[in-house]
Amino acid sequence: MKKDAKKEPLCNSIAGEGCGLKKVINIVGGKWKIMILCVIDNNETVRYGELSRSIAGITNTMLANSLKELEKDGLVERKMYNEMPVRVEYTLTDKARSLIPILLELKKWGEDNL
Amino acid sequence: MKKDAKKEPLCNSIAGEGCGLKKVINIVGGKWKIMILCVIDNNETVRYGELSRSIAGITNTMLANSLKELEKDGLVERKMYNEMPVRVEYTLTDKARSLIPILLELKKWGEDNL
DNA sequence: CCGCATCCTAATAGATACTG
DNA sequence: CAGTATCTATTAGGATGCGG
Repeated sequence: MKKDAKKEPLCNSIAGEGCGLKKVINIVGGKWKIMILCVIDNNETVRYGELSRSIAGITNTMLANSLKELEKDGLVERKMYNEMPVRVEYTLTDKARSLIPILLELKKWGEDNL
Repeated sequence: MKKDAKKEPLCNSIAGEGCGLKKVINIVGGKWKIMILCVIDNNETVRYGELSRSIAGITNTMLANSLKELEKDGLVERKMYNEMPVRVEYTLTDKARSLIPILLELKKWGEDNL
């Protein structure tokens, strides 16, 4: 008989660095990341200006920075077309799409419990 | 025939306030919350001093503040015993326990994708 | 149109010392 | 033992203007 089912801990590492959970929270944390992912997810592919107009209150600084981080973290793909004037389009990566369902669970939990 | 399955959006509100997902991320965000929840979850019930010793680098300021917030948000329960010296024990609430499985999914995603 | 550079403010986190 | 109080440092976020 087992006395206690061995539980998976939330964090593996002693100080939290290197913990997969903390990593995820860090990359989607920030003030605008979720909103940005949301708008791209709703539209499949979105231009920079459309993002800017869709997200109330965001500044160019924050939008550009957040997009760059999301791209670096592999959640967002950036495609630039050298037309005149230039056109830049953002889409979610497969990686990001695989994350969405989990975030939706989290969202539901929040709605039910907060 | 339906052209497009209606998708649940990540955020409902236009500026993100009131969005269940952002609320969750806010209450477990911060620098230490996950670690604290982890230690309590691993031990069922934990004293303040044990938390302090278990979490490398945390200060009293941050530990006390974080615990107070987690308690306010209904994730952690605080029980104080008026012995001498005093003993204070922290446990997870049912609410918090229902959140853990989702956080573990997120953790697994992070380990697989980051 | 799509950003970047700079400067500035606000929010978070940490150090240290002290108390019921 | 289990915290507070105060002060400082660090980081995140915002405003504004310029550039390819």
